[in-house]
This record gives sequence, structure tokens and C-alpha cells, in this order.
Amino acid sequence: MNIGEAAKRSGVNSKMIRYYESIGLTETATRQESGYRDYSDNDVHALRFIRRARDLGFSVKQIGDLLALWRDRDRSSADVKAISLQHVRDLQDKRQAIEDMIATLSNLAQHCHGDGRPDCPIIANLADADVELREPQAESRPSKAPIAPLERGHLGRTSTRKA
Amino acid sequence: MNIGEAAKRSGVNSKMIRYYESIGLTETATRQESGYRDYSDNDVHALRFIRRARDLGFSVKQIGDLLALWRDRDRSSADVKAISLQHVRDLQDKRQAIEDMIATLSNLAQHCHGDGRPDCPIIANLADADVELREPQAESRPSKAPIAPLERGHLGRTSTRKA
DNA sequence: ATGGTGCTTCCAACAATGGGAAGGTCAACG
DNA sequence: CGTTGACCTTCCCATTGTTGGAAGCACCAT
Repeated sequence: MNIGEAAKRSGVNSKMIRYYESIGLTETATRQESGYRDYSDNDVHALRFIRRARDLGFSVKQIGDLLALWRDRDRSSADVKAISLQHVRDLQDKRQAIEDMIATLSNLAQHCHGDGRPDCPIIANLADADVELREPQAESRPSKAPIAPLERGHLGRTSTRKA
Repeated sequence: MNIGEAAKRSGVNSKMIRYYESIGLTETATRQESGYRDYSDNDVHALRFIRRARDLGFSVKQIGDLLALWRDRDRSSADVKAISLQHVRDLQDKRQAIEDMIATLSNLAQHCHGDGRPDCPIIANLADADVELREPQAESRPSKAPIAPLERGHLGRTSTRKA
């Protein structure tokens, strides 16, 4: 079948199918006489495997490892589990980083009037991390908590970075 | 002061400082007679502002907006709050996506022996989403839950994508 | 003057994806 | 038969934010 059909059936679009081939994630597709790439049901199956793994947030590199294990009938399930659990830990780290950001920013936003006046604790905090927040609108809170850490370093960005 | 010193004081490295200038996020730095960029305490302040915003996961585009508001003494805090709350929503979406992945993958991993045997529900699920999991090791659970959704589409990847 | 460090610019790469141009193929239709 | 339109091919470019390097000046200390 043509690449378009394979794309439709696998849920991976043509562009990506060619890309995955180009980086060696999938085997080099056989060609029809026309020069068109030719795909079998088996190929579609592999593409679906890739798509599912991508949906689970696996990197292309990890998927390569998983594909190798998939093809290896003698693999040990421990190998697969190790990759997966490592990925789960990566995801948990990301989640934590995001949650920290949400907490800090929500806290700041909560203390921002959000009206026409220029005073804004969010801006003030970005400009100078030492600023403290005034007490919230109408809540029982110690009011003097020096807000979130937001010190230096650490992995603020969500993007995957080189380990 | 030289760029290296500004980098040290702001927590933004030289490479990034030049980059931020090149994309117009910061103003064009004045030059010393040597041709070296020259930075004032004020510039360092702005760079710190940028770093904090990056730590909170704001995109460069958003930071540009926040910087404009920072410089505008007549800004309304509502504008700042709007940007921030939108960002919080973006972060929450990301967190949700990640949590879904964690849930699915943890579930699969939990059902994987992780020993030398080749049977592995993780691989099986990637290969064919219809496979069902056998009952867990030793837990009270309905055992027949057709595992996580992981249907098609949606935003599986964590990376920021064009809206 | 010589070395080492810091600065300059420019170019490339990463990951994963999308957009588009320029051209060849195929099937269907008049 | 010819043309149209949908599909395929390769190749290049853009994205986002960051890092790496190379080649070439500037500065400071010995």
C-alpha cells in the first residue's frame, strides 16, 4: 500500500513516516516500480506501535529501544520495564517542575488585583524576587509566608533537555 | 560591565544574553570602545527578570509582553494577570497530559513481571492497544478494567506546540 | 612579546514536526 | 488520447530555546 494509506491506518502522517525512516527508526521501506514506498500490514503495525509509544511520551530514542525489544522474541520483560519505569520517573520530574510553576504563579496571580491599577505583585516578583505579598483578598492565611522558592538553577523549562 | 559579569550577576549566560538581544527581547546593548557589550545594573535587572520568567515557564514571546508591561508604569495589573493566568492554564493542560501518561504507563508497568521471561504487557499494549491486562500481583482490583484510554489524537507530547 | 582569558561574529546542531516548492505517477473522465 | 487532480517523490526551511565550536580581536599579566 502507498504511504498515504499506511498513514491513515497507523495514525502517523506521511511526513513523519518518512522522517522515522530517515532517522533509522523504521526499516527502509521497499519501493514499488513507480518509486512509491510500499507498506505491508506489518509495517503499519510497527507504525502504530510507534504512535502509541509517542502518545505515552517516549522519545524517539526510547522508542528505538522498545522496537528492538519488540522484535526480539527472547527479550526479557525486565528490559522493557526498566525503560518504562525510567520514563515514568522522567515524567514525574516534569510533572513536579510544572506543579511548582503552577503553585508559584497561581499564588502570585491570586495576590494581583487584576484591575486597572498598575500595582502588580507578579511583575514586582519577577523584577525582584524579594518582594513579599500583601495579604490575600479574604482568606485566613499567615500572610507573611515568603512565597515560593523560585531560586536559581533547576529545570524550569518543560522541554526535554540533554541528560 | 562586560557580558561575562552581567551573566554572572543575572544568572543568564552570555550566549543567551546575546541571543535575547538578537531576537529583540532586550534592547541593543551599548558598546565599549573595544567593541565589547556594556551592561548597567539596570540591564542586569532586566536579565534577572527574564530568567525568573523563564524559570516560571513563560515563553520568550510571553516574556516580551511581560517586559513591556514591566516598563510601562501605567500598565493595568489586569493585563499582567491575564497573561499569567493563561500561562497557568497552559501549564495545567501539560500537567494533565503528563499525568495521563504516568497513569497509563504505571499501570502497564505494574502488570509486567519484570523478570527474564519475554512476556510483557507493556510491549503487548504498544503493539496492540486491545490487549487486556492480567490481574495484578496481589491487589484487590476488578482486574478487568480495559486499561487507560490511549486512543488517538490529543496532545501526547510534552513539547510546546504551535497553538 | 607571549600566554591565557574573554570578547566578537557566524554557523551548526539538537527533537519532532509542519510547510512548501518542483517534479514524477496514477487513475479517472470526457 | 489528453487533461485534470490526487498522490507520491526529494529537498529545503521554520519552529523553540539552548549549546557547541571556530576564527579572529581585546585585554591583562608576566
